Amino acid sequence: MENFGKSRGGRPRAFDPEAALDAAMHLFWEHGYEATSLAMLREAMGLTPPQIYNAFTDKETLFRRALVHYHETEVGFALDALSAPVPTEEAIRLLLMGAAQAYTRPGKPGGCLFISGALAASPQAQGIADELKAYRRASEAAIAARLGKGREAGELPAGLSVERLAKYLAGVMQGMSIQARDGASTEDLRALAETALAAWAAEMRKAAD
Amino acid sequence: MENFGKSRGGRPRAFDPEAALDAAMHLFWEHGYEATSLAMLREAMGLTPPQIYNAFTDKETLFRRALVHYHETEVGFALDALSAPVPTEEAIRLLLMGAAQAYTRPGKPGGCLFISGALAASPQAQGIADELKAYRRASEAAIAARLGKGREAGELPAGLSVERLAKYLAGVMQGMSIQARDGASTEDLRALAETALAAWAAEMRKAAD
DNA sequence: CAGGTTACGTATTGATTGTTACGTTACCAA
DNA sequence: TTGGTAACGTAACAATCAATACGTAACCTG
Repeated sequence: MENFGKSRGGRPRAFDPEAALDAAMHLFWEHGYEATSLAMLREAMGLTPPQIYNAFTDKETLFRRALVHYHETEVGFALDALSAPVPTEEAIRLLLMGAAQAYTRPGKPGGCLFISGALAASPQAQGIADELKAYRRASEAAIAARLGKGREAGELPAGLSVERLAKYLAGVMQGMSIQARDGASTEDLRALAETALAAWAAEMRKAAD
Repeated sequence: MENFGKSRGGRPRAFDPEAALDAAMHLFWEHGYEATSLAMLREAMGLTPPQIYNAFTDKETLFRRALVHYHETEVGFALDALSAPVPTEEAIRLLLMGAAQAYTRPGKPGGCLFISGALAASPQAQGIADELKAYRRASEAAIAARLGKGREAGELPAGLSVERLAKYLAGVMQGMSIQARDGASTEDLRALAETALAAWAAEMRKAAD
């Protein structure tokens, strides 16, 4: 579409699209989709409007591209945790502790782009809000899938509702994201995660009945 | 300031400011501060721009007024729960279960205005974002205060960190707010709250050492 | 009934929003 | 060297944003 690979003739691009996208992502992460104006993007990316539009079509496409970029560069901790060859409870611990760190990285906006990007939106931007909601639901589904694997392996009680537990864990991570936005430190989030994990044993016991 | 009480001369207001404020609050709740345009407010409130500006100064003041209105009309469940003459654990249960219901009221936007209003904002609206952050922190402080009361009453272990536990509970409620936005039902949120409360006994045991 | 005061309706303001013509420049293939 | 192609820089676009003049209408006090 935008011909990011080898060009087939024509004047070469005078900037690095990957670096520009990275700058845009960080700006969207900090201010959200709608509150990030093209003037701000222009300055942060170091580009003129036609450069942005030529490379990324429009603001909405740029944002969607930024979401993919975010997923590829900032959410690795979650994929790693959920696919780690460790017991289920340990995987979940890795997930929450990874979030505690990822949501409070120095030099990066606090929290998660999938949440900060847009919780509420104008009617015109509801497509964006829906896409972010889809990302959040996918995260929850990934947790549920990992829990389901553990249950099938006999590691978790057969009577356990993985959807219910996944909703709790996803909710905790979303709360951590807001806490990070509000100034919570890495240690604060780790403590929060630790408390959240204290529910684990009790839930296992309950489901075993 | 806007002379909401008895007027001292002059043409009387042709609309009910309380009803107009209520309509504005619901719109802000749904779309957030910045994404709610004056055109939308105008239609929802049934007013002309000068009517709005004469009664509420400007958009920012209107929003701040909406926050107070929200606090007065929609957050009663939290104040009730935290001041109920019941044991601490029961008060927290009332709080979370009240949130489960309040965040999923039919005919109302999902979640909490203090979160939907603005998590991320443009540089111009950061004052609003800061005010919302202050509301969220006040909620957490109110939880911490209730926990502190329980600890002083000898109901909770003396070694318990109420700030830490309050941060967990506030985080859970914030997560519930996002889950509500993403379509979770009242029952979903009740289940989430129930799981969150499962951490209670474990935390008490830990703090008792 | 006159004077003071406040809200009304209509129409419009300047600024900012995202987006795009248009003419030029720089590369590749032939 | 020529033709094709695509990104360049400059400048401006229509639409929407929040906010306001301005003249009129409606109430209370004296």
